[in-house]
Amino acid sequence: MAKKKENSTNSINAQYITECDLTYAVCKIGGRWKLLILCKLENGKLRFSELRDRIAGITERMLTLQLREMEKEGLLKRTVHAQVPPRVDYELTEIARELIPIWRQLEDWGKKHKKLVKEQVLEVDEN
Amino acid sequence: MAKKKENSTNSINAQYITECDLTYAVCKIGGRWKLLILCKLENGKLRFSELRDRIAGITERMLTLQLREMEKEGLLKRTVHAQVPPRVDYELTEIARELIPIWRQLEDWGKKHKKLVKEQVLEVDEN
DNA sequence: CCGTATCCTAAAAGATACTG
DNA sequence: CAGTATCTTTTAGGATACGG
Repeated sequence: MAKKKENSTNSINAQYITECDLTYAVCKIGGRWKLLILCKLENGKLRFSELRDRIAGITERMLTLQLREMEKEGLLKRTVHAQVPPRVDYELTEIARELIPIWRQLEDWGKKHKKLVKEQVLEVDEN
Repeated sequence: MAKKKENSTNSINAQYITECDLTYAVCKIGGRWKLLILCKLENGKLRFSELRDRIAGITERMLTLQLREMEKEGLLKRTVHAQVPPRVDYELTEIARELIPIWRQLEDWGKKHKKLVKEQVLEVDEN
């Protein structure tokens, strides 16, 4: 399966750094897609195709990868309904729901920062 | 200088996605080092070498890159004191200080999740 | 002391084709 | 419908050497 170099400094640092609870947390929800997926599930279960359709730009591969990872880490519960055609849905776990107020605040902060950048013409370029 | 592909889907997605205030915010503080740097500055100014020495594993290159980026985005204020040897210190801006309660909560959440993983033996492996 | 420059590796993300 | 498998591209991160 997926090969992983365990001895690169990169890898070592990645592990080492999660001794800090803060960076540990950031790792759980970091990356381009995770929070985007989680917040779509804020109001209840969604199935694979619903998630895919609501998250613009995501490929099925990336969606699968992120879902699997978050399931493994206890953030998502995956339910397979034995029927044809198959139906699988995803929902937030308890510990994931505890993130909701946090990501709401982050969202507010993001909005505020964006506004600030626009108004004060902070030199943030587009990349 | 640093070449960037502007037309890769990767790049386009990265931009597109920041229309969401939440992912926008995550981008500002994401990555391995940013929050780690910010939280070191929670209690006041620090100079370059102090930051370097307090953040285990970081290279000068990475520290510089992250500092420059966060300065550009209005999260850090950089002050150069005209003296020999040179002295440069970094401090949080107002908007960055507004993140403090958020990262504190994230830190708590991280601690809790870590504990849960340990107790319930959630299948989170070591990478 | 506070960085830059150059080169390199590893990981993240994407394209495309295919399947139970 | 809900994914896998395979391969390629792009970016993040690191090693090392050097400079004002």
